[in-house]
Amino acid sequence: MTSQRGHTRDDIVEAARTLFYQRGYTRTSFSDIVSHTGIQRGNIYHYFKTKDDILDAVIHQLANEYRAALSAWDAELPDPKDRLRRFVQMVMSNRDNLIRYGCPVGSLNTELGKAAACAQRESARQLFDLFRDWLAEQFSTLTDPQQARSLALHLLGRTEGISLMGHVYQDPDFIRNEIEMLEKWIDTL
Amino acid sequence: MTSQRGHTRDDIVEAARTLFYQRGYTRTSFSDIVSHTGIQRGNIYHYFKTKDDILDAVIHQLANEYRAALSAWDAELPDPKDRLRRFVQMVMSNRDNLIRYGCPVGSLNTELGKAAACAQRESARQLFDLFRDWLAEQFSTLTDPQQARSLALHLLGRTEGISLMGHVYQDPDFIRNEIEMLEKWIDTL
DNA sequence: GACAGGCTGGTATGATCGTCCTAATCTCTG
DNA sequence: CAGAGATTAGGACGATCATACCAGCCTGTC
Repeated sequence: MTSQRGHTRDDIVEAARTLFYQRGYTRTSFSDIVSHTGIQRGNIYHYFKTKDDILDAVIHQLANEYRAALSAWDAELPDPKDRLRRFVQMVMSNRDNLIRYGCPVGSLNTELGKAAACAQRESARQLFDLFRDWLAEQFSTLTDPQQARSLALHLLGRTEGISLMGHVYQDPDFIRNEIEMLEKWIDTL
Repeated sequence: MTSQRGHTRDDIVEAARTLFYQRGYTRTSFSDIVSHTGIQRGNIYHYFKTKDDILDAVIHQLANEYRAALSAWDAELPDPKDRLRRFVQMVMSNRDNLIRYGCPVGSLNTELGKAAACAQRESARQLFDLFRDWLAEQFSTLTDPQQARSLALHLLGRTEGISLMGHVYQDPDFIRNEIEMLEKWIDTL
């Protein structure tokens, strides 16, 4: 029943990631993680001293995945425009989850933005940095490099707005529409 | 020290509204409301049976304020374009709060979107409905009425994305920039 | 001026929170 | 196979949560 050796820690992070995404960090309790993994409290506590530590691990896992995805796109697509298209296409293919739970990065930052503590906020923001910097790189080869950062933030804001409204109104057509607009915009660059 | 008669209920709602906005609904406890109003627990409980009831009252107060603002704009500005400009200008004038705490409606919907319960989610969404319908009305006189709703959602998404990114990066210049873009877009309608 | 009903204050309650401790078990090394 | 160190299980802890109850206090009415 229980996991094989060496997998426990990953199982905790994996379950926590899902729960934090679907219920939010604050609303997720230790007991939730226990009941969703079958791993006992004390065992979880052996791997993570605090709940915040679990959040850190989740954020790092997200960062690693996103970094890997961006590198894969870099290797796969030489044209910066294609890379931008791939980025907005990610929203489309993630549509179902976005509608149900919103954007993982956006909602996490929104929640942590309400907390007093600083450490977690900053690492959550770094998830955005990942995309912002990568997008800025693509834009810098397409237009005035001085504007690349602004354009990256613009596109990030657009996709976050799309995710939020798509989530609130549970509207896949809206997402499709908006993504098409973004694709047309990318074509004109 | 304590409030004059008849004001107690309003004081509770006012404090809860601020706390829910700044800390989030889940992170705000009864004790927080007690210590920020000087009103005792039992007294609060006399006016509201549950914490959810307080949230309802807060949402209703927000809705009333927004409704009043939109009516005022209707009375003040005959030109639909001016009304749209006023809408995006609201983001600009609210800049400081948006940077600190994000959009009240957006962050509330994000938080409640993670909750299982349905009643609160829907009333929070109705705050968006208020703006969406009002915006759609303006757009319907400017362009194809069939597209009015889509345009309204588009503009809402834009402003929400701006609020989110402005909040995450605490960047007033980004907000100014993006709002200018929206104003130019409105000019072209 | 007394009675009633809403208003206010303080405290009690059971549940749940994150955290911690320890004993049992597993696994690898010598 | 013996012993050590990592892993697991399970329960206990105090704090805090939302909720509930109750005893006084106003305030307006007859």
